[in-house]
Amino acid sequence: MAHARDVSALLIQAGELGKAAFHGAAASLELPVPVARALLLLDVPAPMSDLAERLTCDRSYVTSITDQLEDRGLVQRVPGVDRRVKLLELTTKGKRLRVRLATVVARESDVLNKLTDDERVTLARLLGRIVQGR
Amino acid sequence: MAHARDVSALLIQAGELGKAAFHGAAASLELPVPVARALLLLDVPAPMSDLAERLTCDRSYVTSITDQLEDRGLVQRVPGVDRRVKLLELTTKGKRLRVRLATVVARESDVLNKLTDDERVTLARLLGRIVQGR
DNA sequence: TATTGTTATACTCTATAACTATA
DNA sequence: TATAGTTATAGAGTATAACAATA
Repeated sequence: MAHARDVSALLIQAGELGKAAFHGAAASLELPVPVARALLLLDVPAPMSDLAERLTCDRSYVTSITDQLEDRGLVQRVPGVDRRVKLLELTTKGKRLRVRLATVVARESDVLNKLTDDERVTLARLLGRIVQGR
Repeated sequence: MAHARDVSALLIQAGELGKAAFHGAAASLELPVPVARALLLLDVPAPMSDLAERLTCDRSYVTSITDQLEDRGLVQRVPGVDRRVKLLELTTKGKRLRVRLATVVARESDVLNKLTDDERVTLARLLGRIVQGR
């Protein structure tokens, strides 16, 4: 039997380890963790509120993260059709760095390299179930 | 195929969601998240350095968390056989609150309630693999 | 009136470095 | 000399509230 409290603690701890490994990768590119996370999520231009949801954080914090991305010349604020909305769109430099980051994360992720390919697929499926649907 | 970078991002995001749910449970008992996490871990008396490892944090931060636990009368510092070591031992009040917290976490964890029992077992096994072995 | 993003501000989380007391 | 815990301090991460622009 897997008590919810144990799984919950495990989830938090594994998340922490994952973040620590991610921190190493991001730091090697001189990126703070939240900035790096946003960069990875910006596969495709997205409204800032969208990012807030996917980062599980407040909209005001997305403003701060976006400022940092912009300061580094990695992203542009583009007005949406609804003029209240701003789309975040990676610059060429941003796209390039995003690819490099993804590479480094993959290589550096000793956390995940403890699992076999099959296990990683299973884990991804279960985490996906948790993450999506709000 | 499950790219390590995707699983990594998922792991962080799921950890964040898990922490958010945990935050709700802990807040209902007026406990900050790190304090609540420590409380759950103190099933059995443990050296502070041990806790640091399991919380993936610095020893100095454990001092701070312990102070907060002590202020609430939830824990006692007990000298170990090696006199440098201090064991953290829950008080009666601490043990009682620990049980209540575990209950609330289990009930409130809509994050994990999205999974079936079987899936939770599988998830626990995979996360356990990630977490242990350093 | 409700929603998106911004600003100012403050709080929480966490690490670093230097210290102490034991070993 | 090395290790466990403490102290002081600073920095990163993050939320809250009030606001502007647009819907």
